[in-house]
Order: sequence, then C-alpha cells, then structure tokens
Amino acid sequence: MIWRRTDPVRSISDISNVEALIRHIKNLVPIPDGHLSLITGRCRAQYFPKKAHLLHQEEFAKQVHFILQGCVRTYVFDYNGVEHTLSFSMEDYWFGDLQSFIRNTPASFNIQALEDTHVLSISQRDWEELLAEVPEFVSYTRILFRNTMFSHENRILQGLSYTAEERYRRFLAAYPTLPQRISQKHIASYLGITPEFLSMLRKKIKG
Amino acid sequence: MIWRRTDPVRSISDISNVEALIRHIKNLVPIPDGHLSLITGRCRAQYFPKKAHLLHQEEFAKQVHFILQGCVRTYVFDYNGVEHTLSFSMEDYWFGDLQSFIRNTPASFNIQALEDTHVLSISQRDWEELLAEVPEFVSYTRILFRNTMFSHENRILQGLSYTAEERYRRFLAAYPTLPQRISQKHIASYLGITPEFLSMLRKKIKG
DNA sequence: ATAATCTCTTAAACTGGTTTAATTTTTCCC
DNA sequence: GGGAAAAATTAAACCAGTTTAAGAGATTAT
Repeated sequence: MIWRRTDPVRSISDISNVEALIRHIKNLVPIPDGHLSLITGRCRAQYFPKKAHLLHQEEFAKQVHFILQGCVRTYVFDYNGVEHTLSFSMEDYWFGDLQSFIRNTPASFNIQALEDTHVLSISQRDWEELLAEVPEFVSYTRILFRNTMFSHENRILQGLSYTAEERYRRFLAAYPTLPQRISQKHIASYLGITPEFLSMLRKKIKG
Repeated sequence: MIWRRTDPVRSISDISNVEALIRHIKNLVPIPDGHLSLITGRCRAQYFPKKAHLLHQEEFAKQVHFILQGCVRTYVFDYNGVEHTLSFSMEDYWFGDLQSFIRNTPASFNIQALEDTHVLSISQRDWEELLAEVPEFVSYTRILFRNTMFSHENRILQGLSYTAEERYRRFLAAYPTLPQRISQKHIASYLGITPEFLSMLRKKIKG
C-alpha cells in the first residue's frame, strides 16, 4: 500500500504531532472533530533513522504508517537477488505492506528509511476497530485505496508506453525534489533500469 | 478501474440477471437483503457485441460495468499510436474508466468488447446515491479498490522483475483460459512486447 | 584524518526484444 | 463457399538497455 499525498511538504516543526494527519483526512472526507480524535488517539509516533528497515519480507507487518517527515522505499528482491523499488513514500503518504497487515500473511515487501523518518503508526487491532467504529475512516481509506489504484494504473501504463529516458524525464517532472533526497541507484531500481544506464541517460540529457 | 473477480465463470443462462452480482457482493461484505436490492435496483443490463467500443479516450465515462458474460480490454494509444493494454476484464469483474467516471473528466482509456458481452451498468448519479444511502456499498467498493491496488502492485513488480518469457508463463498460469478467448496481439500488448516476439516465445516454449 | 566502503561514471562487448518485410493461416462476411 | 482482411509466423538486421570491469568521487566509521 502506497498512498498519494495531497498536501505540500511542511517544516520539521510538525514532527510528532498529528496536525498533518488531521489536515490530510479533512482534505478527503468531511468528519466531525470528535471522530477525528478517535483516529488520532490510536496513532503512535515513531522514529526510524536513515537506513533502518521498518519491514523485511517474510516478517509480519504489524503496522501501517503515515509519514510526518522523511522518506522510505518499498522494494522486493527478485529471484536473482536484484532489488526492485515499488515506490517511494514521503511526507503525507501512508505506506506499509497492506496485504500482510490485513491478511496476517508474511510480507512480500521490504521497507527501508532513506532519511531520518518520523511517522504515525496504527496497529492491526486499532485499524480494525477504527473501521468498525468510525464510518469516516472507512470512507477515508476507501479514497486512499482508490487514489493509489489510479496512480498504479498510471505507473503500469508508463512502463508499457515509454522508453527509459522518457520514464526518467517524467519521474523528474513528477517528483522534482526527490533526486536531491535519495540516491540514483534507487531511482534506477524504481525506473526498472540499471544504475549504469541511468548514469548514461543523465549524461545524455545534460549535454 | 479493473477489479478482480472472486468467483468461477458460470454459464450463459445467468445473462441479464443480477444473481452473479449479488453473490459477488455477499462474498466481500455482510449485507442485509434489503440493502442488496437497493444496489441491484440501480443496475441496468446492457449488451455489447464483439468488437464494439464501450468507451473512447476523450469521451466522458458515464457508467461503470460489472461483467455477467464476456470479455473486454482496457487500453490506451501511446504518442506513437501504439496500443497498450492495461487490463482484460471477464466474468465477475467490474471495469470502466473510474477516474473519468468519478471526476467527470475526459477518459484516458479505450474499452472494447473482445467477445459478445453482457454487463450490468451503474450511472454516475446512481453510484453517488448508493454511496450516500448504502453503507455496505462504501465497504464493498472499498474492498474492490483495495484488491485492485494489490493486483496492480503485483503487475508493477512483475514488469520490473521478469523477462518477457517469464511474464508470459505467469500470464498463462494466472489466466489459463484467456488465450483461447482473445487474440495473441492483445496478449502481447498486455505483456509489453510485440506480437512478433510473443510468437517467437511461443515457438520456443512449445518446442 | 585516514582507511574502508559505498556510489557514480565510463566504456566495450553483449543480449533481449524491436523493426521491417515477406509468407502463411485464420477469421470475417457477402 | 470464396474472396478480402486480419492475425500469426518466420527470419534478418537492428537498437535499447545489460553486463562486466575498472577507476573516480563521496560517505562513513574509527
């Protein structure tokens, strides 16, 4: 699960408070403050330093997370041991291995912090209770799933339709600040090319 | 939007009745019969002969559809005029250009019947009213979105991780009956390869 | 600071998949 | 049933992207 953010990045002063999440929810569904606090009351602030793994494949995903500050990547190893990046998540994104989280099955994904990262986390039990108790949480997560579905459709079509160079140009246009935050080898792994070929593309585009 | 079916294909006798949809809903959410009939009451049976287009890109998607019998493909033209198939949908799948349908924007997708196809269709207005009136419809579509999100994650990762031959083998394993229903050029377009190369792969795999 | 380790670049040989074009096979339809 | 059109096959030349290997630059830890 990798959900789109709908808000601009904000400063580090918000770390460990729930204002960013409240704004994110209010942007997507009408909700009384009493119900908002039911949701935020079940969130737990956590911190992961750069390079920490939040999840390894085969483990069980016990939480999903909303990013207050920082950046993570979600990736798999293929049968050759090569890493492939499904997504990057940054401020105002939810992320986690939702299949593992919901079905209580071993995770398919690895998740690693690419920067020092502050998140709000929800446990499986709290997630289920929120779905049962707060109808706006059902609507909110429904819209998150729907938007992720849309962005995945776009990603699939870009993979089918464009050359590596075009995909890189579109990546830069869609995420102009990310290249300053993360390493090129991870971008290459997201684009589905080798770091060597990305390096060639960059040289070609510059000159 | 392309939602996974959760039921086996059934015979042509079910065409134009709502039993298949009722079974599909009951499989995903608990729902009283009174609420079921609110949903099915807003469905309209439609028939599209093989090769008919249900939607062209730039048109506005006025409906989404649940397949009772038949098969459709959802595809785009790239900047070179080459077609790329996002998905095939068959019995017990929902399909449509949901972004266009929900946001009332021009469609990005073309949708074409690959067989004579019987569907149940819901209009934008009925969709919205069902969301407002029937809480189980919110939960049902939430799970449909979630499952589509999961299958899109898998599709993205397969595109990044596997060669064309491996993707074809996995396609055959996942959809063993589809190759008898649709043409190879559409399978090639779904796999992201040329029909010529798919033909080579088939020769190689057989011999 | 310095060594050690990771990341990025460069370039040459290579390969998975495309392109083009010609032939055969299947489907469509009057 | 027969003629036209579309789909599938084959093969050779070609190209986008990989592989391998080696060196330069940047981070990290002690």
